[in-house]
Amino acid sequence: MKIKIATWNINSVRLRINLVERLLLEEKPDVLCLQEIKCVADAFPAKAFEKAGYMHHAVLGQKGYHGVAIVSRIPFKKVESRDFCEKGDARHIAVDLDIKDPIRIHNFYVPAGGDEPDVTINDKFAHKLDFMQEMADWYASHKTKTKNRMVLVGDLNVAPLEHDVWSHKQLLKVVSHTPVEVDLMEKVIASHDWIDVMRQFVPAEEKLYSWWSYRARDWDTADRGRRLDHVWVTPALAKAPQSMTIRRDIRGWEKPSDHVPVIVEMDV
DNA sequence: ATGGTAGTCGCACTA
Repeated sequence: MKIKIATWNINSVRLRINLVERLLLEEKPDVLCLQEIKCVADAFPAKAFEKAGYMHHAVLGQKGYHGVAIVSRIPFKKVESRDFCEKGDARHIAVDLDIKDPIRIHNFYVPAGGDEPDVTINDKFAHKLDFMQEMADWYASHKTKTKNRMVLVGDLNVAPLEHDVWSHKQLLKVVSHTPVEVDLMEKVIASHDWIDVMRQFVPAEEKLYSWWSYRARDWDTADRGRRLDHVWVTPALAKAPQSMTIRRDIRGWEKPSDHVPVIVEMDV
C-alpha cells in the first residue's frame, strides 16, 4: 500500500489555514503532521480539514505556543502523546494508522533552545538537550527494534550535517548546529537505528534546507537556510520510501511559515 | 558584531 506523509511547521494553523488547504489540494497527502499549531485543541480548525476530506484528527494543543497535530484520511487505531521533560508542553503526538500492516507515526516539535548555546546561562538550551536525551533513552527502551514499523517526523530544530546549513563554519556556535546538539541527535538516531529518509534521496554533500529565517532580507537570494525538519524511519521500513519532496516554493507564498513542508511517499 | 521578522496574548514571551 502506498502512503504519502507530509510534515510542516505551520507557525499558527489558524492564521495559515488557507495555506494548509492549498497544500492539501496540491499534494493530496494521506497524512499531514503539523507543528507549532499555536492553539488549544478546541480552537483547532477541524471543519476546514473535514471539508478537505481529512476526517481523522489527533491534536495536542497549548494556548499560544507549540502544539502538534496529525490529520489523516486514514483512520487511527491509537493516539498517544508523551510529556517530555514533564513540563506540560505540547511537543509530541503519535498515532497508529489503521491499515493492514499498521505503522506508528511520531510527530515532534523539539524545543528551539534559545540563542545562547550554554546550559549554565540558558535554561532553554538545557531543556532542548534534556528533551533529546529523553528521546534517546525512550527509544532505546523500545523493544523489538527491527520489527517496529515506525516513522518519526517533525521540526527537530537541529541541522546535523555540514550541508544541512548554509555555512557549517559560521554556524558551529549557533543553536541548531552546535557539536553538542549534533552529538545528541546522533545518539537519538542510534537509539533505534533510525534512518534519515531525506538524506536517502539527497547525498550528504548537497545543500538541503527546510527553513529560512524571517529575519533575512531576501531569503531566496541569500539562501541562508537550515534543515531543521526531518523524516526518519525504522529499519523495518528502510525500503519503504519512494520519493521525497521539499516544497521550497511554499516559502514564497503570501504570509508564509518560515518552514516548508517535507513530503515522503512510502510503500508500506 | 549587530539586528533583523513573526505570532500570540496582551504590552512579554517564544521562535
